[in-house]
Amino acid sequence: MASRNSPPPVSSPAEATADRRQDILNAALACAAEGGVDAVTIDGVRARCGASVGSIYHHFGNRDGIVAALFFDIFHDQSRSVQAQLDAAQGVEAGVHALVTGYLDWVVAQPERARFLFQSRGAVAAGPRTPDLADAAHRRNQALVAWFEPHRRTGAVRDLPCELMPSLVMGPVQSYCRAWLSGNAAQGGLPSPTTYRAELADAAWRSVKA
Amino acid sequence: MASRNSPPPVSSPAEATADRRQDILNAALACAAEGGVDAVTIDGVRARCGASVGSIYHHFGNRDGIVAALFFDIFHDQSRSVQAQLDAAQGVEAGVHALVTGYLDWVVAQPERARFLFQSRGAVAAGPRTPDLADAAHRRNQALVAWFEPHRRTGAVRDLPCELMPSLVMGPVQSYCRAWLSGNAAQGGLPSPTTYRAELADAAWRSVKA
Amino acid sequence: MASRNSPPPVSSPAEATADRRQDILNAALACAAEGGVDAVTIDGVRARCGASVGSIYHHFGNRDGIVAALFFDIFHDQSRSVQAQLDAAQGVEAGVHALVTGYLDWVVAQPERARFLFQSRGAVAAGPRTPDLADAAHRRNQALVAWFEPHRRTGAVRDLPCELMPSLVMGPVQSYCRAWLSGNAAQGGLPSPTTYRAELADAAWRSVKA
Amino acid sequence: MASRNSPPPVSSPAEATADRRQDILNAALACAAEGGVDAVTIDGVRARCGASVGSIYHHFGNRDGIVAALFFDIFHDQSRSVQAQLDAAQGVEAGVHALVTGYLDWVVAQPERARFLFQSRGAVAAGPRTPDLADAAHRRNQALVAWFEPHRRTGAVRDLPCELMPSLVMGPVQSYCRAWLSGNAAQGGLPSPTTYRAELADAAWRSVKA
DNA sequence: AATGAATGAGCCTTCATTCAT
DNA sequence: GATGAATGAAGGCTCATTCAT
Repeated sequence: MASRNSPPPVSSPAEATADRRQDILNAALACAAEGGVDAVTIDGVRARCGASVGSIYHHFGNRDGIVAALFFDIFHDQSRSVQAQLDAAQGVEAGVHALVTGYLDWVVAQPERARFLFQSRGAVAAGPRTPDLADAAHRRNQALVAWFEPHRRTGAVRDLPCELMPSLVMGPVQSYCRAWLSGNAAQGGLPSPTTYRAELADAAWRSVKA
Repeated sequence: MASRNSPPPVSSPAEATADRRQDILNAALACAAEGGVDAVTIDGVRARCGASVGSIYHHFGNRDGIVAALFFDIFHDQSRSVQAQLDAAQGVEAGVHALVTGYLDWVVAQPERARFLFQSRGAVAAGPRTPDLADAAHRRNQALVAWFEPHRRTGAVRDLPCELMPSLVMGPVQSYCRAWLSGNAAQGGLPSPTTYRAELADAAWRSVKA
Repeated sequence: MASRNSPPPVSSPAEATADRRQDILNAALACAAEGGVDAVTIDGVRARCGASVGSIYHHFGNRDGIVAALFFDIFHDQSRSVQAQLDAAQGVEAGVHALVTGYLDWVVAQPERARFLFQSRGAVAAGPRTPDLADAAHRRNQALVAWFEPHRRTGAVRDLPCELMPSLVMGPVQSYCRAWLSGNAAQGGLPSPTTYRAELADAAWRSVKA
Repeated sequence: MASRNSPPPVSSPAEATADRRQDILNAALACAAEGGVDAVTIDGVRARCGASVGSIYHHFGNRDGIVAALFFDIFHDQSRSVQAQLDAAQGVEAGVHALVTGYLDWVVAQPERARFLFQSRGAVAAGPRTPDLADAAHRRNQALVAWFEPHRRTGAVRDLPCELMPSLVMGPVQSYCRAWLSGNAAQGGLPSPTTYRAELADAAWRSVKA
C-alpha cells in the first residue's frame, strides 16, 4: 500500500519483489482456478510464486488471510466496475441495464476471479472477517437501493421492499453467470452470458419497472 | 431385504440398525449444518451415528461418496417437491408462481438441507459424479422448459431461449434464499423468504409473461 | 484332498465349487503376480475368484494361511519336479546338470510361481509355519546331500561341507533366475535362463567335481 | 552448513539434531531389524528417533522414500567395501577371492544392513526409483565385468557371457549368506559364512578359471 | 460350508503454523 | 522483511477378522 504513494523506484532490486504481496495473491488465484478454494494451500502458493512460507505469513497472517484478502480485492474491483457503468448510464431503464451488463461484462472478462468470488464467499463469511463482508455487501446493496430511490419516487419503478431489490435485479444474471462458470466448456456448457446480454438486462427491467 | 417378507418387528434390534445408510446421511447433514461441508468428516459422522469407519466405507466408498449421496438425495427431494406444486397448478401464471413458491417453501421448511445443497454443489460437480450431476440438472431444466413449451406456443409467455428460462424464473428466488440462508439470524439477517413470497413469484412472472 | 479319492462326480453342482480351495489359491497367485505378495488381500482374492470372505476364512484360517498354503504347494511342486529330473539322470555329472537344469526349466515354465516363491519365503519364514518351512527346506537339502554322498565316497566329487553343497550347486542358477524374474522384460531385462542352460549347469559341476 | 564455518561445538544442541536425516535412517533400519521392512512405519520411526512426522516427510517425501534412501545408502556402502577389497588384490585369482570374501566379510560385519538389502530390494524395484536401482545394479555389474576383461583376454579366465559373470562369481556366496541371515541362530541355523570363507572363494574361482 | 455386513486398529499423508537465524 | 526446517493435529483409507444368518 505504502508503495503506491512512493516515488517510482528506478529498477531498484526492491522493485523486483516490491509486489510480493500481489505475487502471492496471484498465485493464490491460480491455485483456486486449478483446484478450487481448498487448493489454496500455503505450500501451493509458495511453489507458484517463489515466496517463502515465512514471507507469506508476514504479509497475510494466516491462510484464511490470503483468501479473504483476495476475496475483498476482487469484490471491490467488481463493485467499482459495475458502479462505473451505472454512473455512466442515463435514465432509469439504462441504469438497470447498466447494472446487469456491467456485472455480466465483468464476469466474462475475468471468469477466474468471478469463480473465486462464488467459491470463497462462504469461507470468508464463516471466518473472522464476517463483519467486513457484511459491511461490504450491505454497502453495495445500499448503493443499489439508493440509486433506485429517486426513480421509485417518480413512480418509474415499482415500490418494492429494499431487501428484495438486489435479488430481483441481479438474481437472474448472477444465476446464469454462476451456471456458466461452473460448466465445463469442453463438455458443452452454456453459451457465454454475452449471448443473452440484452435478454438478461431486459428481464431485470421488467421485474422492477412500474 | 428379507425383513420385507417378515412380520413387521416392533423395535427389534434389527430395526435399530436397519437404516444404517440413512443414519450415516443424517449424521453427515448434521455435521454440515454445524460446520459446513468441510466438517463432514469420517470421524465426525462416526461419532454422531455410531457406525464404524468400515461400515461407512462399506456403504459409500469414500468421504466424497457420502457428500454426493446426500447431495443427490436432497436434490431429488427438492425437485420432487417443486414438481408436485407445479403439477397442482392451474394455468400459466399459477404454474410460474408454483415454481417459485414451491421452491421457496421447500427451502424455508428445511433450511439445513437447502444450505447443504448450495454448499456442496461445487464439490460434487468437481468429483467423479460430474456426469450424474449434469444429468440431474439437465433433466430438471428440461422439465421446466418442457412445461413452458405449450404456453409459449399459445403466446402466453415470451419466446425466450431455453437456456435462459431457469435463470429468469428461479434466479431471483434462489438469490434471495441463498442470501437468507447465509445470513446469521442472530445478527439481523434478511427476513424469511416467506415475507416476500408473493413479490418473488410475481417478479418471475413479469420476466417471462408476454 | 478327499475329493481326489472320491469317484468322479458327473458334472454335479458340487463339482463347480469343489475346488473352491484351489480357486482361492489361483486367485491369490494372480494377485501376487500383479502387485507382489502384499497385494494378496482377502478382498482382492474374493474379487478374483468369487468366493465370499467367510468362505476364504473357512478354508485357510487367515490371510497368512493363504500365502503359506500357496507357498508350500509351489515349493513341493518345484521339489518334485527337480527330483524327477535327478532320478532320471545317469552318473554324477549328469546328476549335477539335472539339478541345475531341472530347476531352471521349472522356473522358466512357471515364472509367476517362481517369483511367488522368492517373494513370499520371508513372510512364511516369519510366520507360525516357520518349523514347517525349516523342515521342508532341510528335507530338500538332505535329499541333495544324500544324493552326493556315494559320489563323494568314490572321489568323483570333492569332500565339501554338507551345508555348503546347496549354495555351491544351486547358488549360481538361483541367482540368475532371481535376477531374470525381477527384471522387466519390456525394459531390456536379462536373457532367458534357457540361454545359459549349459553354462550354468557346467559351472555347478566345476564347483564340486574333484 | 553454517556450522561448518563455526568452531566445532562440543555436544551443542545443534549437534543433537544435526543429522536428523541420518537419525531417521538409523531408526528405520532398527524398525526393519525388528520386524522386517513392513515394520518401517512412519510412527515407528518417529517413536525411535524423536523426529516429528512433518520432519520425516520434509526429508524423505513419503514412507517409500525412507526405505529407498536407506536401501541406496547401504547398497553403495556395500559396493564401495567390496570394490576396496578388489582394488587391493594382486592377480586374477586373488581378485576373485577378494570379490567373494569382501562381500562375505561385509555381510558378517553388518548383518542387519545386509538383511535389509535382501528384504527391501523388491520394494525399491517396484517403486518410482526403479531406474535408479537398475542403474546402480548395472554399474556394479559392469565394474565386475570390466575387471575381468583383461584377464579374459590373457586366457586366465574362461570366455563366458557377461550377463553370467555376476551369478557365477557371487551366486554361491550370496546364496549362503542369504540362507544364513534368514536362519534363527537360536534354532540352530547355519554356521557363519566366515566358516566357509575359503571354500566359497575357491568355488567362485573354479567356476570361472580357464 | 457359505455369506457379507460390520468392526476398528493401524497407516499414510497433508497442511497450517511457529520460530530461530 | 525473508527464510525454510520442524512441528503435530487432523483426516482419509485399507484390511484382516468376526459373527449372525
